[in-house]
Parts: sequence; structure tokens; C-alpha cells
Amino acid sequence: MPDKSLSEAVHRLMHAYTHLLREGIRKQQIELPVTHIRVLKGVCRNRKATAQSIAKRMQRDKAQITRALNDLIEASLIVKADNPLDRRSQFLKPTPKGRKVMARIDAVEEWAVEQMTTKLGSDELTLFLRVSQTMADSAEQIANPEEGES
Amino acid sequence: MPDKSLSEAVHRLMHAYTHLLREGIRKQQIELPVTHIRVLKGVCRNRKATAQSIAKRMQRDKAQITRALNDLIEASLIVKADNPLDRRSQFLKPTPKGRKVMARIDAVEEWAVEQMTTKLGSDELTLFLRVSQTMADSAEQIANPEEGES
DNA sequence: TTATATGGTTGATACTGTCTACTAGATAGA
DNA sequence: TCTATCTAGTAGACAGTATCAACCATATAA
Repeated sequence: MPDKSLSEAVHRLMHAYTHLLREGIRKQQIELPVTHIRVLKGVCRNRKATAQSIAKRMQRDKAQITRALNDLIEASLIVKADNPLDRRSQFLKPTPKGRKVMARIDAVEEWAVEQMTTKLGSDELTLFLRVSQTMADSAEQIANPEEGES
Repeated sequence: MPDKSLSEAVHRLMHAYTHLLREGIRKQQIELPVTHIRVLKGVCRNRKATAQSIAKRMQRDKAQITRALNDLIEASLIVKADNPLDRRSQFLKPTPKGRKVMARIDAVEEWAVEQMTTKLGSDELTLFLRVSQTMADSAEQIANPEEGES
């Protein structure tokens, strides 16, 4: 039973992946920490993204999201637009510059994934993804026992 | 091609797992951050563990390890013993108290893994582990292109 | 003996995650 | 309407994680 090693495997994988990603990002001269990149991705992927929706999607504290958004705005990568439905909140959308950076980040990420998966078959990768999702689902259900799913 | 989702999957899994683990640790009234636990594990698992060997095994900065070790010593969970082979370094070993805490941590980790893997077959889990190792290996090879293996 | 390398420590700093309190606006109920 | 309560976003504070550079003591090579 490889119980114990699961913990180490996840940590190691996460660490290795983050490093690889940062390496690629550094080479592309993109000056953003990984979290900011994930937030930017959230903004680019969803029309009508709000701070709240991104926080929910990423399962992160909204304070953290706000700070990342501020940095992204500071860097002119995204802008806020009024949300006519709720004056407390604003829609977020990438600037042209933001889209360009996003495209370069996508390329880097693709490269990183490629580096990591060269030795794997696509069936293995698919199963890996499915298993990760299942495990994350289970873990989240224990942690926040709501969202009845059965 | 589920390229993009690999990144999110790894992040999500890591986050979910860390939370689950911390939840279990908290319930057990163990007052240690996850990194310290991993270091303690390193000390317990290897006779003749040194700061250096643990840093290497965990692929973490030795400064981080030193600080974690200091906290563990402070908490009387481990002790240093002279290393007769090299007076600069010391062997690390758990105290009886440290072993007891380690046992409880093992139980928590087992529980966490169980929670996450109830919906999975052991074959899926095995493959998952193998795939993670392979990906981490590949990523590390890009990042530190040494340890020639071909 | 001198130069260099290594194990470990310390300081500084950046990134990540979380909690609390707060504001401004939304919403439901009396 | 007025009031209580809720929610979106912000700001402060702090813990945890990761990394880099300088340093000391010892080891090792030249």
C-alpha cells in the first residue's frame, strides 16, 4: 500500500511543476508570480468575471484576489468595468496588453506541460487528470461538507 | 488535449490535500505546520539524517530546513547528535515524544489519504503515483539539468 | 599552507494563504 | 419607508512557504 507516498508525491509534483513554470515565465521576461498568472487566466477565460467569481473558482480568499487584481491593474493587464447589475462590483477584462501576455503565458504553460508529459501516453495523462479531480473532489467534500452532490 | 487543465488540476489537488491534512492535524491538536511535519518525517524515516540529507531529499532550501529543525528541537521532538565523521554536521533523531507525535501524524495522513481515495481503485492509485513520479522527474530534469541519466 | 568546497546558520525578502474589520451598496421585512 | 441583514470588494495584519546571499567552522585538495 503506497499510502504514505501519496503525500510526498503530490508535494513533489506541485513543487516541480511550479518551478518549471516559473523557469519558463522568467525566460519569457514575464514579471508575475504564479498566483497573479492564475488570476489573469481567470479574467481572460470568463467574460463577466468579478473578483468574487474568480475567488470562488480558484477557491482562494477574496482578499488575495483583490491584491492580485490590483497588481494586474497596476501593470495595465486588466481593467475594471462597471457592473450595471450591482454597483458594488465590477466586471474585469483584460486589456490588449493583458491578452498578449496571456498568450505568452499559455505558450509557457503548454511548454511546461509538454516537458512533464513527454514520457507519458495520453491515456495515462487522461487518467491522471480524472484521478486528481476525483481526489480533489473527495478532499473538498470533507473540508466543506456542503454542496450536496449525491 | 487537456493541456491547460493539468496546471489547475495540480494546484487544486495540492490545495485540497493540504487543507485536508491541516484539518486532521488540527483535530489531533498537533501544533505544527505541514513543512515541519514533513521534516520530522524525514528525521524519523532515515537513520543518520542530517540537515543536508533532508534538504536534498525534500528538495528544499537548507535554510528552510534549519529553521524547521530549530522549531522541532525547541518542541523537544528531535535532538542532535554528534556526527563523528564530520564535525560540522550533526545526526538528527527523534525523541520518544517525537516518535509519538510522528505516529499520530502517520495516522492523520493515512486518514487523509483514505478520504481522498475512497472512490478510487488501487490500480488507479498506483498509476497515479507512477505518473506523478514520472512528471516530477521530467520537470526536475529540465530545471536542474544534471544527474545525467541517459 | 593556502585555496577551495561543504554543512550548517542567519538575515532579508518575496510569495502564498488566512483572518478580521471595514465601506458601500443590495435586499428583505416590519 | 426605515431598519436589519447580507454581500462585493478593500485594507491591515500575520502565519507559512520559498529563495538568495553572506557567513562561520570544518573538511579537503593543491
